[in-house]
Amino acid sequence: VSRDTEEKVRAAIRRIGYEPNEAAKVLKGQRARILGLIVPDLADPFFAICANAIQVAARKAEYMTLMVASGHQSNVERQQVEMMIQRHIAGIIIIPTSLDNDHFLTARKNELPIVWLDRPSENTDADAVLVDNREATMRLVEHLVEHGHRQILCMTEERKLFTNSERIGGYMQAMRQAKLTTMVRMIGSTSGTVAEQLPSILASKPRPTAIFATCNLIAAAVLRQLQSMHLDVPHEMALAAFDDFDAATLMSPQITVVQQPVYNLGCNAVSLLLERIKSGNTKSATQIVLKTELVIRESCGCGVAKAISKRKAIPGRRQ
Amino acid sequence: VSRDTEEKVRAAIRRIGYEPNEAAKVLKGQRARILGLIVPDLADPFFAICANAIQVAARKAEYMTLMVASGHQSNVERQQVEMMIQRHIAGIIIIPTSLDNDHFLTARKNELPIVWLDRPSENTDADAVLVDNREATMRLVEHLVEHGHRQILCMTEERKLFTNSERIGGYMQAMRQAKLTTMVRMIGSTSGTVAEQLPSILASKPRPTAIFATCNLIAAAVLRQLQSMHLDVPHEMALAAFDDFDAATLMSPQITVVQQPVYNLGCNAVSLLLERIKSGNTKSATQIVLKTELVIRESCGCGVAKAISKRKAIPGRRQ
DNA sequence: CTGAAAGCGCTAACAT
DNA sequence: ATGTTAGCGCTTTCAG
Repeated sequence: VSRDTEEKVRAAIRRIGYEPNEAAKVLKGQRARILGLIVPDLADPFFAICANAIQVAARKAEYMTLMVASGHQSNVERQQVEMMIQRHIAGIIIIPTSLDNDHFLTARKNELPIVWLDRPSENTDADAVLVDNREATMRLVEHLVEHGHRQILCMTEERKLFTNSERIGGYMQAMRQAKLTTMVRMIGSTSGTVAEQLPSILASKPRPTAIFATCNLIAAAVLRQLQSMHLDVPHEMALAAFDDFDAATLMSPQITVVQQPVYNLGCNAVSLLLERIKSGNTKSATQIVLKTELVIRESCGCGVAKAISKRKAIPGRRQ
Repeated sequence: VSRDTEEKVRAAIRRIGYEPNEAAKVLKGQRARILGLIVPDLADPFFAICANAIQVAARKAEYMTLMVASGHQSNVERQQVEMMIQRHIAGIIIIPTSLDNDHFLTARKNELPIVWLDRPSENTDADAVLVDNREATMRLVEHLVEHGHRQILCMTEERKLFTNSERIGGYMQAMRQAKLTTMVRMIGSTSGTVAEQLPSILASKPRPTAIFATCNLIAAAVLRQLQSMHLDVPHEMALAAFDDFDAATLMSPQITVVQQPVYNLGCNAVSLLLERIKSGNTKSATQIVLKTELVIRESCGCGVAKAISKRKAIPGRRQ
């Protein structure tokens, strides 16, 4: 084509205000420039930061984002995946609720690329972006051991989650390496709340001197309960947790945590998904494992001065 | 049609696994069963809870949700609205970043229904779901006055936001009614941080005995700074804030706040939008103003016992 | 009341 | 290299 003509055409496009119609493209068999995101709960800070990162990254690549909160129900996930397949979106990022994920495999049969986030797919090797749950927990427990603790209690949820069991596994491994006895207590509907369990734990024979909480909700509840029992943290009971949160620096003492690269988790998921969309099924599955950071604050027993100098903001939050 | 035939057809539909193709419908001129949501930041807890509520409500009505974080930039809002118009979605819910919102009017010209959330549209009367910012602030300030405070400082953001100016307005009105002198201090890039400002405030002549923070971020920063200055809250300085947050009950003392019905805000926005989608432009614009709740805790000076009995969880959060 | 056909805007295959 | 056309799956209109 002569560049003269091309220029004329472009001018006409602008003049008329022509916009390609996506519905027609999709009808013709192309995929919509839309990414799907399924998370258990969009109101949960961890998932919300992921969702935000994913949406921003998707927008940069000129994709819109369909977001769904599954409410921790796999049947909702299933139903929404069906809808996404019908809408011919370009790909899905999913933080699955439960271990069974056969319904996602139906999506893959429909040639819809999927990236697993935070929790991998069982029974299949699939693209995934994860975090070094096990290793990070080991570093955290080792830190408590270095503080001289021998009786370290692990408080965790009853829920069967990949992240949880990896963290419990990391705790076990670190304790074994230090030749210490493991103590694991579950929090949940059948086993009772933190407030109900802590008194009996403190009355038990090998009384723990430190607590590792596998998630921040438990950590906050533990700290509150210890305070209402007038136990000094960290001197009478040390505390450390997996997963940073806003209140961790607002409570006193500030809580020592493993900080996850939440924002990067989302960004990497998008990059991986976009690559997969481009390449189709030519490449084999990729698993990206991101490094976490041990953020030493006060609740583990480290000095206040040291804790303040190391204080970190949670990434991905408004200033 | 005979019901015999109808039954046969339905059976065939199920057998074949027929699913209507939305792209074809849209191409034919119908609207997609998709709602659009534009918020400043999906990682912000307030917006995240709204987004979650909206998505859940939309799903119940069999709509999917396209979500966008504008990053507080109106040009992103503008661009994303354009994309939503092109995609022929059914309607938009928007928490606008700034006061100018001419770009949303272009959407309304394209017969795309819009509901404003948390902040109303300027220059136009449009469907909106809001909160009684002004009245709630007055109740909160009156509560501080009842505690005997005469010097009440209002700490707020520099940002020109509807919610902010309403809250400042409520503070002014309550102070005037109590015949007290108003004191307003801005926090922001030009005026400095809370930590920078508090010392000078405490050195000023009519020394405030109570602080009202127009948002929870400021409240948390104020409490932290007061604690690092070894000032007892509430005895040496009372504190109360607009907008509840997780850390409000985790800090000590627990912070007295105006609690917004965040989850309901989202639900109402969806109902209103769905009504508008059904009715077209036949009905006139509706403004829904939701009631807030004054949650008395400890930082205002109320007794600990009273505060605990009234303690409330933030709605819309995972358990 | 049932059946056939046109056409939404695009792409891909084909013919010029 | 350029132009033409069929058809994606649905709705709507018009004919039978």
